[in-house]
Amino acid sequence: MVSVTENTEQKIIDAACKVFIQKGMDGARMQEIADEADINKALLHYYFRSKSKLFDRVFVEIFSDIVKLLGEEINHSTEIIELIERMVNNYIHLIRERPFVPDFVLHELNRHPQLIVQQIHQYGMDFSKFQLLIDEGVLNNKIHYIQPVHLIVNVLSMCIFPFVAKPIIMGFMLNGDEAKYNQFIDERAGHVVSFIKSSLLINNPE
Amino acid sequence: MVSVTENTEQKIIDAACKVFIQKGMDGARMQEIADEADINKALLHYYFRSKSKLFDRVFVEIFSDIVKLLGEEINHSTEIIELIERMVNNYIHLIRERPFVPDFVLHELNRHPQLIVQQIHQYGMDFSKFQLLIDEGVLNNKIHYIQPVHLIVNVLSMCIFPFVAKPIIMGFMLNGDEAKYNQFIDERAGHVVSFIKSSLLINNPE
DNA sequence: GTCTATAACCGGATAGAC
DNA sequence: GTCTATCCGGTTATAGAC
Repeated sequence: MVSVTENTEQKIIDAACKVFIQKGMDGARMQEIADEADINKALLHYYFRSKSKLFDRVFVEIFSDIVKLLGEEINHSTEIIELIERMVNNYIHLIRERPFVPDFVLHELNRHPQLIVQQIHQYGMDFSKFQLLIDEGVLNNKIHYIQPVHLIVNVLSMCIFPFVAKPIIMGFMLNGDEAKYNQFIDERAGHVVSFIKSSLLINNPE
Repeated sequence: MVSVTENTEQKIIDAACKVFIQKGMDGARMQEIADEADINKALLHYYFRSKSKLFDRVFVEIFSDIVKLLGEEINHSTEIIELIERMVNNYIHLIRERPFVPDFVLHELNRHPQLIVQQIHQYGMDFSKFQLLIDEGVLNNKIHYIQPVHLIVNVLSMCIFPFVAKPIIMGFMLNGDEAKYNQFIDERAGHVVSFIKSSLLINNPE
């Protein structure tokens, strides 16, 4: 998603990513994408037949980036707490660089459920590893049992929601102070990890 | 938001709520709102000068409903765990009836930050109560200390995110099985409460 | 207040020259 | 491949009768 001297197709995709993420499918304008890519509007239709097709292409690009990351975390971890720490740190770090992506993805997925179909089959997502690591932790008397789906949702919730709800958090809880919000985000990964560990670990050391 | 025989203005607002929540500001069509309200399109402009003004009115209506609830929970609670239980149960119950509201509110707030300004001053939101109840719990040796803002965000995250991320949860973790998703939501309030208690309480009883 | 008809505009898509 | 010019459908908004 970051290149300098690139062919036209890539320039269009980069521009479209930017505009679609900021404005959403309905709010985005082909003219704005063309301007952003520094080309003519007609050229968009030459490369991608329609706005809808361009959107689909872009969405896959963006979504697969996120999903891939989650998959890697799962594969590279051998212990449930380690997996959680990796997920939390990497997700918060990733989103921080692209703060509007979560709202974009969630919003468009809700309004175009068909978008997810292809993705599911493309990235099979093996959550049995989660079950495995949880069972192992329980067996070794390290953690309380927790259903995998609830654990995953807890982790994703606490990492992603703070970005999607930035206006609410900043506006209602932090007196509209952006510096305070940034500090809150700075602390977030550490807090989430220790919050989850405190809940899961049997001999709560912290 | 629920009435039967009502005046035209209210009929329009109800219809607009429904359409805006489903389609968002950009995706909504004045024609569809008129159809939904069973009136003529021109009448929309007679009551509210423009789509934008109608949207603003509707957004305030929807958002204030949610904020009010949070405010009531805070005032009616005398103990931090009680407050959390009330918040979790009420929020999940509330959203269940209106599953598209969270995505709508978050999405529009992110794209129109000015929307929040009026709301902030309208509902001053007193979070000092949170600080108070946490301090009290810590003093009585009941809970570990936690920053109010992180606690509130944790609670809201784990309640709201499961609805916003329904397509992801269902598609990737529950084999696209809606029955499983409903069961997951059924369990959710209980799980979240016990997950938070397990993290906060000093003598972990469960 | 409520309607029909229409103006005014915008934005996606295409034609056709280069 | 890239451009300019243009078409055409859809959408907001208004005019004006009742």
